[in-house]
Amino acid sequence: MKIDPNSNADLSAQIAKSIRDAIISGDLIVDQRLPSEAELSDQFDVSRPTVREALKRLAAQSLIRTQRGATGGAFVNKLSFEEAYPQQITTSTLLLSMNAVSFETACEARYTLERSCALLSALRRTADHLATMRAEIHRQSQPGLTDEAFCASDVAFHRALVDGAGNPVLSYQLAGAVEAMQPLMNMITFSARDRAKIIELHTTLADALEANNATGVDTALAGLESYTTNLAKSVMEKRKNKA
Amino acid sequence: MKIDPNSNADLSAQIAKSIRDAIISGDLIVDQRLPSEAELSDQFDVSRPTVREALKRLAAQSLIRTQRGATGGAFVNKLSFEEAYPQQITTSTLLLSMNAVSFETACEARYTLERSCALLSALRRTADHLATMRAEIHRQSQPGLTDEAFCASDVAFHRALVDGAGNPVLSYQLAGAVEAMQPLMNMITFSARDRAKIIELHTTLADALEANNATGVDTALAGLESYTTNLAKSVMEKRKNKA
DNA sequence: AGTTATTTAATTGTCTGGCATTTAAATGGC
DNA sequence: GCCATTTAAATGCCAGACAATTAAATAACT
Repeated sequence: MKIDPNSNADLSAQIAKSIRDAIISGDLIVDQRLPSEAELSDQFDVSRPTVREALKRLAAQSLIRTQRGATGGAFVNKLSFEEAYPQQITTSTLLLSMNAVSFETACEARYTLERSCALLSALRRTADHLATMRAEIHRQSQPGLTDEAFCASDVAFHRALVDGAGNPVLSYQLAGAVEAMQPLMNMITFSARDRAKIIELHTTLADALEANNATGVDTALAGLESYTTNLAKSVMEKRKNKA
Repeated sequence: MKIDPNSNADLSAQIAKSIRDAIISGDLIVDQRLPSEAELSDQFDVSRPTVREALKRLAAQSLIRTQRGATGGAFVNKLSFEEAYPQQITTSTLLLSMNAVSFETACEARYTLERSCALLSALRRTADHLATMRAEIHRQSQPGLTDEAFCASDVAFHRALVDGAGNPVLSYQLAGAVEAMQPLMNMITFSARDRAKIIELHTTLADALEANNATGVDTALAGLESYTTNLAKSVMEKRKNKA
């Protein structure tokens, strides 16, 4: 654990990198306690505040957790999928907005990835996944639902579909693509007719999944993609004409 | 920008969250300068070191960048795909290793996602993408190549395939799935026969891509998946018997 | 002896105040 | 008008201190 005096990066960044590398390489293992802040400042020959800044950097990435008190300290954190989800979603969301990714591009990515789960999900989905999807369809058909709530339910529906593939890695990767689209989806106002069409496609999709019909799932998803894309396109068009 | 005194989270975490929320909500826009550390400590009523810890947290997520000097300060950073790549890969890698995800599960996720790009890539790949893939195939067939270099070339090959889809969102999501597998792949020793088989499949794949033959690409990828999975399985088996 | 209350020590969380370094802009000299 | 110098604002870093938390050691009491 050494640092390069010729680097022009912050000391705290260098120290964070050093510790991060040790974690990635397996030099530091899960739940292992790091030296105390005082010991670290000795080892790296920097002040305690600088060490603390480095530790906060790692904490921001969920690589460590800290505990106060006598037996406290910083511990290598077991990065769980649950913990990684929100970060993945935040990053994806910001990537879309800051890089002005078009609705079409984001939508294409989302459905392309999602359709890839169709085969596995049709094969492995449990009754539980199906039940969640049916429940969300029911919620979506309730009158008086706000557009935001409708979108949130849509996300939950699609997440159940993806989770049906029974592959946590797949679920994790998809979370970013699906949930990051929510801000974009929220820009659309869904008319009653739009909702009915979407619910119809969702029902077709759930039926196909129940029948273990992968092709049917794929077709329904393709339908959803084109319907959503066209909807967004017409919304943008209207907005343009108004302005 | 207020903080909750009843929260049991660190002050620096609360402040970081407050600023992060402002960025996500669009309250702070790209390249906008944050108040100076002194001003922030006044606003949040905390000391400068605490503010600094908060800023380091945000820097660790590439949400801000800092600049020294007279007109310096912390600026909202435009999160680019290039910047987000390494973080995505690091997180994915740690998720796989820390959660003891099996080779099969990771492999399935990777090829499932990758196959989803086949259609788009067969449609849109440029000559450039093809050239990269051919070049990597050539590298892979060179004798004396280490297993690590072989794997690295493999990653580059597949990245060109994914990039061929011409969708940056897709490329970003795939990076995590493909590159995070490298440590797992590096556990395999590739015999000359293995390499020949993989190169053969890569060639088939490149040919199909050149002919805009999506089905061919998909078939080749399926072949790669089953071959890789079986290879890993036999390696694990041998290792088991030895021990 | 066993249980409870108290003390102690270790550790993180936070603050104060200061100095060093960097950088752009203001100033001054030519 | 141009170049060198100074100045001011900002981050980077440090030293030392105190508060808060927590588990373990100790003491007190039954």
